[in-house]
Amino acid sequence: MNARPHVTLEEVARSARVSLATASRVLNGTTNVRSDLRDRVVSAASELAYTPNAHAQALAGGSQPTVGVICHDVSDPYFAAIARGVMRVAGDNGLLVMLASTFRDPHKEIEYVSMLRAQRASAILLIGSGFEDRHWEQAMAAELDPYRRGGGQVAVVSRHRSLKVDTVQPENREGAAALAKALLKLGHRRFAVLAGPRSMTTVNDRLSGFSDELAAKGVELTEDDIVEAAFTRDGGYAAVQEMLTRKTKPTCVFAVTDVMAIGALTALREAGISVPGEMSLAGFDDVPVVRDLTPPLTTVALPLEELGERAMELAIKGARGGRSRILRLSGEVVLRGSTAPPKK
Amino acid sequence: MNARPHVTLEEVARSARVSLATASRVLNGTTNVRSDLRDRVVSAASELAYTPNAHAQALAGGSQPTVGVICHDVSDPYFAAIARGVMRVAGDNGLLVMLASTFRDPHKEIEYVSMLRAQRASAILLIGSGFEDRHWEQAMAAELDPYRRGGGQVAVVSRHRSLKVDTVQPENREGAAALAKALLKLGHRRFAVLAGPRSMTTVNDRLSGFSDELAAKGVELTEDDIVEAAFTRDGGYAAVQEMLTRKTKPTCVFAVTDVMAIGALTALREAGISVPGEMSLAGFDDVPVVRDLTPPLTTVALPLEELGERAMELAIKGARGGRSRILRLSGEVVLRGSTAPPKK
DNA sequence: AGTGTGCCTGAAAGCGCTTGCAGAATGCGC
DNA sequence: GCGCATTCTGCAAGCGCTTTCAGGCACACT
Repeated sequence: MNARPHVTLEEVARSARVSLATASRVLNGTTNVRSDLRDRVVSAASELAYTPNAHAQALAGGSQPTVGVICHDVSDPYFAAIARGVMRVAGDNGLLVMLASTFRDPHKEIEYVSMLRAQRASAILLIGSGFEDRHWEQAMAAELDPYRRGGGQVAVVSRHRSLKVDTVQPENREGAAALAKALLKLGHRRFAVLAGPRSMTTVNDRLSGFSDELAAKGVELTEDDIVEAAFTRDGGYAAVQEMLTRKTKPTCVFAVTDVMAIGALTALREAGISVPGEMSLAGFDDVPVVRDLTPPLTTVALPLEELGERAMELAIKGARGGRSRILRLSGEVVLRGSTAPPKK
Repeated sequence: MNARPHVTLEEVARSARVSLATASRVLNGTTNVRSDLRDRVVSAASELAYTPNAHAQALAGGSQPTVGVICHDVSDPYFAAIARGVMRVAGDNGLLVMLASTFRDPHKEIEYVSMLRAQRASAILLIGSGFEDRHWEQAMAAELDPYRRGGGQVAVVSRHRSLKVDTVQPENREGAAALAKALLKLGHRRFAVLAGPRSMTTVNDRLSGFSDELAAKGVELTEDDIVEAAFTRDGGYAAVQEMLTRKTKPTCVFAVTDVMAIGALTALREAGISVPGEMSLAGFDDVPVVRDLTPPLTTVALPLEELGERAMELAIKGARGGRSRILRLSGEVVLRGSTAPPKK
């Protein structure tokens, strides 16, 4: 049981009394091999518990069955749901997924791309809002461009601006607008928005989609009505507290993310404000758990797993003509118990 | 921009007019190199956007900076939380994580280990209950043994029986017992348990810890009080529906998993049974979201992220003496709003 | 001046595998 | 029974990198 090096193809070949080449061919099923030789090789391999060295295979020309996925935080239900879709498609195609969590550190994101590049991953998926930072964009492009030039596939979910690569894009703006419309229809006229950092494209799109629709109906959303906070459950929680200190008195709160809405709901409950009695609350994404909240959350349902699946598929299929493809997936407003007409 | 092969070290060396060896040494900082040569190499590398081929490096003897993690489903908040801990430690140590989701398919689990073995991952982490199946155990051992013999590290979270490897084990039995004690103290005497498949060690431990403690206090738990269902949110939901058709009339329900408890809570609400007014409900794990439910869920809090961190640390540090190490982490009962004394 | 002593640098040997190419073995037709 | 078309099989050339080993050079010492 002492640590000894791995079993190599050569040992298998020797033990089966055939050449390296033949052993390789048997194990890869490339060419026909006389059946008795084939049997000898197969049984030798299983006896020695042989596993090919994927590195050697990759080096020798075989293509690499791994793809890289970079997201902000696996434990965020939004990414978790997308990752689930990614995993399924990857699994179905016999691909191994290298998943990296950046914990929202732009620097790390680039570093991971570099590592994935070194691994010669056949594709890289970037999931979640990018950073709107000139410097960062350049550094990212400096990694991605050579990667793609070398034949690597890149696909992104939910970040449009920076990179011209295959993209799966949820219709944030339209979804938010539809939500605004539904909320107006319920009778609300005074809103507050719990937003994440404005520099994130996702936040921006949802926010402007929402406020533009409001404006179109003659309802103004001022800076005072917008509370900026971290893009997390705790951010939503804090945002409500902040909102309550302001003079604005909304009848309806829109959290740009379900995860933030979850924190918001708890903060409201703790503040003794009943939902939807005294205040309506809506989110965005339709993360699985929000239907189990009390009250269940009104939100814009995004096909999260599908986002992941489609992105993976884009990456696997590879780009044809050169133009990058953009796949837009629309969300759907789902009215649940957390919204109701405002109190008179 | 046509697809051309990757830039190699040789090109860098040529462009810097030094030998391959020197270029390699500069880029790895192994030996001192005259500073003018070093500069030439560095700038050549960056100009060509050179990235070392990790496969070649691995083949040539450098060790591989990747670890493999296998879990049932990334989108389950339980795994997501653990994965978060894993990711953090991995990131801090410059490791790339290959994450695989088996979707609870035993066959796939073994297949993934095999792929990870081929990748020469320096460590493999198995997260979540194993399968109690003689056949499966053998097949798994057949993969793992050669892997470890070849110097691979293996660590598991939360599965004791099958494999004698480094283990991080939450104290399921003790936690469940402590929960039982707390629930008894509230005055409950008639319980129901929503369990997952009995073949999972986790289910077994929690169930028996709970019922043994009950028995010790003279409260019997019969088979009729135990509802078996899938280990998911929907399983919990279905289990409550099933429970309500039975003649037993518990005052308190214990779901062996928070995720199941979430489904259970919704099912109870839809059945018009108030929690904790008419029925108390408790879970296990303390997944982040349960504190945001209404009412917040009473549960046994496990240090989920820490489970992941510790497992990763075990794997990184590697086994010394040969004996496998077992790290036990205890849970703590957290009483929240979902439990109350039973109605008289 | 002769010889050590260090420090760099480059040539070359692999790491384990795939695959083009040529040679061996087999089968067929005449 | 001979020649040739067909298969198989084995040799050997890499894939891109690390690392050992020896050679080169400058400098200091006797």
